[in-house]
Amino acid sequence: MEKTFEKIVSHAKESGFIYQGSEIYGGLSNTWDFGPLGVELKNNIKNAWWKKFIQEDPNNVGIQSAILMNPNVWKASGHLSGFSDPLMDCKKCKTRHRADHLIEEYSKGAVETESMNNEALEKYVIDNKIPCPNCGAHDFTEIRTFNLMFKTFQGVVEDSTSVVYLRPETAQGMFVNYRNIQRTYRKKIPFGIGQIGKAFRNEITPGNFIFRTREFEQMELEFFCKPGTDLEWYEYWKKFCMDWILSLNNNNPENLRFRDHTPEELSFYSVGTCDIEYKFPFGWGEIWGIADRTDYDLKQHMKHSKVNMEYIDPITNERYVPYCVEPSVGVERLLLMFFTEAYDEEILENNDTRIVMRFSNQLAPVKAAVFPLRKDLRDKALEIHKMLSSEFNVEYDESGSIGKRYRRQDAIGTPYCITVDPETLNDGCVTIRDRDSMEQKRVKIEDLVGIIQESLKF
RNA sequence: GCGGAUGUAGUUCAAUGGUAGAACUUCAGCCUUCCAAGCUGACUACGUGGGUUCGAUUCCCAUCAUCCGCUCCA
Repeated sequence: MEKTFEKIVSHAKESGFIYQGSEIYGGLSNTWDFGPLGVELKNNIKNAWWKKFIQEDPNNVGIQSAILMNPNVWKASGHLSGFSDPLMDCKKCKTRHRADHLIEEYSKGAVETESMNNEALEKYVIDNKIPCPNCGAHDFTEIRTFNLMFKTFQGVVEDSTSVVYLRPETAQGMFVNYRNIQRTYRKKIPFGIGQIGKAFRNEITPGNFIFRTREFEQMELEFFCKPGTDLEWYEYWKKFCMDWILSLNNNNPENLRFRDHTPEELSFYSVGTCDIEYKFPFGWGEIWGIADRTDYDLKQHMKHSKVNMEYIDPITNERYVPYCVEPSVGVERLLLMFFTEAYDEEILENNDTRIVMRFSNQLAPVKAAVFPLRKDLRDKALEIHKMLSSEFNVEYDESGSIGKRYRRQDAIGTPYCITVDPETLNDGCVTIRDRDSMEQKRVKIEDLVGIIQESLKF
């Protein structure tokens, strides 16, 4: 079976996982809506993360910070100054270049571009007839700046004093609350703060379905530790994240790898960054970034807010600004990975193909489906459905042949199908069929909840 | 943002400058009842906006969206 990206995307679109955003108006570029199954899957992923990284970890606590933050946060973090690129297009060969990079390369670093505004950059490029590195022409468009942050206005008057930005990452919410949590929640180093939430980036090139979108959801943990212990924790979280993925990925390590950032791509403040990558049909893609961010973020906020972020060790009375290790993952990417990984096609004996989504039971959007073998068994089946639905997300289906109903559930990854037959009325037993083994067992109705519950344990 | 390709039911694919067809899916009915059976019927489409034309889904322009490549990704 060839697992193409095209097949995976159309299956997601056709079976109620993901729809194109604003579809009836012709869509809006690169926006996607999650349908009934998509939102279940997404919630299952988020809940699994929260349970593992927050609930079960004695060091970590959760927060939910506002998407809109004081713009000074973004000055301190470097997003405002460092993230509007002055871009010029070569009119001749249509390639795009950063004006500051052009000048730095041309002058071999002799010209300091940081203090130059766009006009100055543009003037320098024109005056010096800097050639296009690609085709050698010097015929550039004027500079256009691309700010990666979404800008909006707080209040009804559109003046510059009320400009606010949609956060481009959730991390800053943790940094600005570091002191609050440390103080009010009596946390001792090492400890972590995690949150799940939306972030927004004006990516120049979004694409690959939900892999890169301008609006996305992050699950980030900022783990604060004593300087010097950071590399240990860095390794710890790398392994922790990978193990977590494997536990939900049917423990299949194939298609997963660590990739350390090279010194060139490493952020200037980071002493180590590693991506967990997944081999999508379109190539290896970053799923999870684990970074040792040193004390950069807290120090920046200390500098800009004038609030002291130092930690005083209660035993040794040492004072230090903690180092921070950050495992940061995008929910949509994870979802796409689990979806891709789960996709399977099976040729049956009669040469029919069935699409089977082999989600782990924890992630499966629907845990079980209840079928009456005949329509006159509807009442009993609905009764069982009602009983199960107070515990799990379950479906009821009475349309079409029984085989067809099995296949429908296979296609959305439901682990269990439960069939009510005439005997059920006499013996109180139903047939439960397993998605993967396709084995059928006869069990008592009152055991159903326990069977499903058991299968959801890690 | 640039270059290229594409745009017809939910999906896959037809046809046409003059009332848009099919298969699968979905839904209803009959029959059947533990792995996509059969029969009957129903719903559903020319991405959007202009222009040319007596008449445009078809030709032209713009726009939107998707895919591929480039540029970018703290």
